[in-house]
Amino acid sequence: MSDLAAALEVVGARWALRIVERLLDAPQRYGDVQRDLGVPTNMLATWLRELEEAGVLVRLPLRHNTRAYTLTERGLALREAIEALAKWGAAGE
Amino acid sequence: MSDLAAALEVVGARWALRIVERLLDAPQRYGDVQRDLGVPTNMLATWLRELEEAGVLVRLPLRHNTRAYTLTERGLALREAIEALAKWGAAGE
DNA sequence: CTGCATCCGGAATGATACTG
DNA sequence: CAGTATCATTCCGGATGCAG
Repeated sequence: MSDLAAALEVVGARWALRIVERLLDAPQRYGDVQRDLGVPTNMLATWLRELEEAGVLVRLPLRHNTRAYTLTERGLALREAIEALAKWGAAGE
Repeated sequence: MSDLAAALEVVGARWALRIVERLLDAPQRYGDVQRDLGVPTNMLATWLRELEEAGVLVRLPLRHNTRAYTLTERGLALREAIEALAKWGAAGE
C-alpha cells in the first residue's frame, strides 16, 4: 500500500482531518468540537475513538466528568498536511 | 465553511487524492489508473468526472477511443498536500 | 479491447432520542 | 457533559453489460 493510502486509512474519513484541525492549537472538549464543527455526535464519538487508537490523540480526564482531547506528536505532525489542504481550498474560491 | 472543509468537498472522497497522486508526474489513461490503483471502475468514472468539473484535471482525447487524463494547474497545486500526507503516512509504519 | 453506465447489496454517515 | 442505541439515508464497490 502506498504511503498516501496508509495516511488516508487513518485520516481519510469525512470528519477525521476536521477534528484534528480543531485540536491543532489547543485541546478541546467533546462538546466544543461538536458544536464548532457541526459533526453528528455519534460520528464524533466514533472518530475520536479511531484517532485515539491510531495514536493521533489522547483523552485526558478533567474534573466533573469531562475530558480534554489532545493531539499527540503524531497528531501534531498532521499540521503540514492540513495547512496545505486548507491553503488549496482557500485558493479555490 | 472553513478552507479545509472546502478542500475536502472536492478531494475528500475515498479515491480523489489517490487519483490525483497517480497523475502528478504524467498524464495517464483510464485503464492505467484503474489497474495501478485498484480502484473500482465505476468509482473511477465518477471521480474523474467530479474532478474534471472541479477543474482539477482535463480529459485530452487520444487516438483509438482513449483519453489522457491530465492535471490542471489547480490539480498540480495539490502536490504539496499530497506529499505532506504521504510523508505522514510513511512515518506511521 | 478500452471506457464507461447500471443494478444492487453492504458499508459508511447522519438525525435523533436516550443514558450514566 | 459525554457519550450510546436505533433507525433512515447516502455512499461505495463488485458484477455485469454495452458502445465506440
